[in-house]
Amino acid sequence: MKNRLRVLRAERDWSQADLAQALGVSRQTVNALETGKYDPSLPLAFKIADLFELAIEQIFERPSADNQSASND
Amino acid sequence: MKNRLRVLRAERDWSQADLAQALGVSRQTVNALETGKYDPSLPLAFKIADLFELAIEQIFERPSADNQSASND
DNA sequence: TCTTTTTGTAAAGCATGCTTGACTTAAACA
DNA sequence: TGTTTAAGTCAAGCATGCTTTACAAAAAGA
Repeated sequence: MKNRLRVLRAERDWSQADLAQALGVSRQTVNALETGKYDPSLPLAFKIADLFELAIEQIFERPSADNQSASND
Repeated sequence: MKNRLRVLRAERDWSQADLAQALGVSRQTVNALETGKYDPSLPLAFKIADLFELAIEQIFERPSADNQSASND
């Protein structure tokens, strides 16, 4: 799932460490998010959205509709 | 983190199993989300938002700003 | 050039998200 | 009353999110 973190951060001239501190997560987490290693949890996505004063949908790109089934009893 | 899943589901007269199937997750996952056992991943939150044609912010309530620090090198 | 800052990455470990299978209880209904 | 459907929950297990510590390499600045 792609995101605009690197751009939003660059617009503010923040380092990954700066952003990490503002979000209350580690620098490695910010790096992992920017390099697409994994997606944030929903609570962290909310923090990010709040910090940049944007909707979650404006920062994170919808995943490409997966179509995976779960057997469901 | 609270959410409006149970209400949105009730408005459509769906069972937890119906919703689970529409989302491609297990019934237990839907139940856990409704009963507040945990929050969905961001990709699942997007699926939910897409299904109900609402923004994530309209379904999930912002968490109460945690203020936890991470040591950061 | 030398030094500092920033970014990327890795490994180990703990917490959370989600699965399957199974069981219980209550409500709906024949 | 007996049967079925819906909801709640538990346990074990695997996948993902995030931590700390550590190191390497690129970029920025003296």
